[in-house]
Amino acid sequence: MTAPPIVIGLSAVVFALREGEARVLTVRPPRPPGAPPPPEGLPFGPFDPEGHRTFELALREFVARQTRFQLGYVEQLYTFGDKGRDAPLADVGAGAARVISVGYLALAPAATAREEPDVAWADLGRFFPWEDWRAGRPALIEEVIAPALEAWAGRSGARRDRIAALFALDGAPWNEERVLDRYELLYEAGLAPEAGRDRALAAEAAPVAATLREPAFGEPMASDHRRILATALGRLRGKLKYRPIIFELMGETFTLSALQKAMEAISGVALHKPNFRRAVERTGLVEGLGHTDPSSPGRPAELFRFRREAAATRPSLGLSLPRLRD
Amino acid sequence: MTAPPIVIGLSAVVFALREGEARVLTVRPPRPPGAPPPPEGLPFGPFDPEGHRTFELALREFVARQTRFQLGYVEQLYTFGDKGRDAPLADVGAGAARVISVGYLALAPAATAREEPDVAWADLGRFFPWEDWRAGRPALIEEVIAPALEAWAGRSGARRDRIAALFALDGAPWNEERVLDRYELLYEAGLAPEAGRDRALAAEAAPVAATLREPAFGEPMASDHRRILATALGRLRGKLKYRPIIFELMGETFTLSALQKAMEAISGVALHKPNFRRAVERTGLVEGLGHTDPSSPGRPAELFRFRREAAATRPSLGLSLPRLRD
DNA sequence: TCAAAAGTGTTATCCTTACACCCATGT
DNA sequence: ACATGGGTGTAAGGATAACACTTTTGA
Repeated sequence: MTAPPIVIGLSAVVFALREGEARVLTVRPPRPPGAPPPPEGLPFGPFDPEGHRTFELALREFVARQTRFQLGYVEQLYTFGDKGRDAPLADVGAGAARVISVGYLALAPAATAREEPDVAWADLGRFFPWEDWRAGRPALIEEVIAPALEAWAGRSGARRDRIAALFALDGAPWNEERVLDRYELLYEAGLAPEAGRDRALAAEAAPVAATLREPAFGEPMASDHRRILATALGRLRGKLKYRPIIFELMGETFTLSALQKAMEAISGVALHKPNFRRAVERTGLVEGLGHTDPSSPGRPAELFRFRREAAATRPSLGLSLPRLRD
Repeated sequence: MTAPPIVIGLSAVVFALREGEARVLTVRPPRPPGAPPPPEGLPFGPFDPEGHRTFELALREFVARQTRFQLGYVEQLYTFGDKGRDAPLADVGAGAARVISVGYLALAPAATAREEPDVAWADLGRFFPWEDWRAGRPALIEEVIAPALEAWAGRSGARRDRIAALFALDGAPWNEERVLDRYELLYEAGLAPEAGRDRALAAEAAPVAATLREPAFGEPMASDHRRILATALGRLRGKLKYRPIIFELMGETFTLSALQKAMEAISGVALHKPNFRRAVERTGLVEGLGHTDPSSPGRPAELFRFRREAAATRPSLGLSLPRLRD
């Protein structure tokens, strides 16, 4: 038995905040002359079993090389190994190898977020426009997504129930954590651009001409990166509630409004200000510094810092999401 | 560049209940004549990139082959790739390859749990004797574990704080989910038998003679399987609280006492009966069947069934753990 | 009639939610 | 003065935890 042609790839979903918005680090591959620009992808690198002692070290190294900055918080997400799911193929000398990709979630503090050529901090809304409910239900759900999904569902009750539960139709509540399920549903229904691309690859056909690309379904990413991104966002949204992880995205000091804005940007829902304040203060995870933030109109806000000491003894404490409107 | 020698291994942590106790499926490797019996391990098999379309299908297949029964619920846990952490080496013709193991958590309904030669349902208490708090704090924590850890910590305040927080000393509350952190702490302190074994391997020395093996630190398992088991148990304990997953371990019908016993066996804490009943009934996840369970002394209990329909619409509902004595 | 286990009632307490309101600053 | 955003009070409702208690069976 010979060694099976397997290559381990590492992908990083790096989140940061810029101007109060949630951004993800993307890499744009070199554009072939005369061809349409290829879709962006996540920072991605092979794992070298000889040179690297652990996945995490390897990840930190190649992200630093590709994007010129250091990761802070890092956590393993999921290992993707499906065949035929637009899994990337790697060229390893003697033919193509199967790539198993280990996805990682990483967070970068606000200050680190600088730009490099071919590396960009992309707004999450470009890839998941239906995930931002801060200003209420996005109109594109009822106008574009729901009709398209319902056409696909036909008379299948199971499908219709799934659509309603995931996209909060017919009075179902919005669950901001189920990012992956929503993306998978769109993919399954053939509405994500990647779905058509994968089918074309599976059929060994030439890449399909860009089908009429409806912006409501979000921009595609290279190979299965949008799926990895959806996994990361869902995981982060859930984790915010039971781990003091939002602070990894903040600077050294911050106002409670800025903290709330950060929570809202990641979770995609609007929060109730007075109750959010109290919930945060009750946790004991922050400490007022006594002095205020000079800028901004209105009354100046007090600055706070994250009490890392307190978090160490009670790491199972996150921030609650006291939502506005049901 | 040649294909790096990588092999993907799949490991399954399969939990089930037998006689009300939490058990894990283990495999005993063939005993070499004259040698001491090798430690048990988890069901483990290589992933064949040619033959298998997805990890999960591969896992189901080889577990069925090794243990002769079908898995029910399956979920990916974590991918372990550290070098030097007693990572198994696989023989792939031309020398040893680096094994990356993808760990899975699986649950089997009570009825499926039958025995096969070389396959056993091992009590969790054998591997983690300090994790069972159903009858209050296990004596071995204060008698053996805490003194040994404190000797290791010396005057390091950080280490002592970590010990107290993880093992609920000095009034710290017991957090049943942090199974992995506790195991890692024991490993780091050199108290888990695996730690000595790994160091011996790293030094290319002959396997150390079995050091005085203190039962309080639990029985070792093959390679890094006890770490994978700890990951699985911690994940399951957490997930019980927000997903209706305990029902995957129950039969078709069950009494509320049996359900409570199941929750207690997995989470390792004692629950308050009247409050547990009410909490379960409030979720709407179970339905009384009107008739009772014939056996047992005392008043016969009503039988219930899991309402899978209800779980489909609200999958983010678990059962709360109304604990006895904090 | 008693032991054993099932199951119910009731209260104090805490957390969440919602609404109303006051405070400090720049223009 | 007033707009703007920061920040506090408080009361209703629901969930949780703790206690005492009744019910139904078998021996």
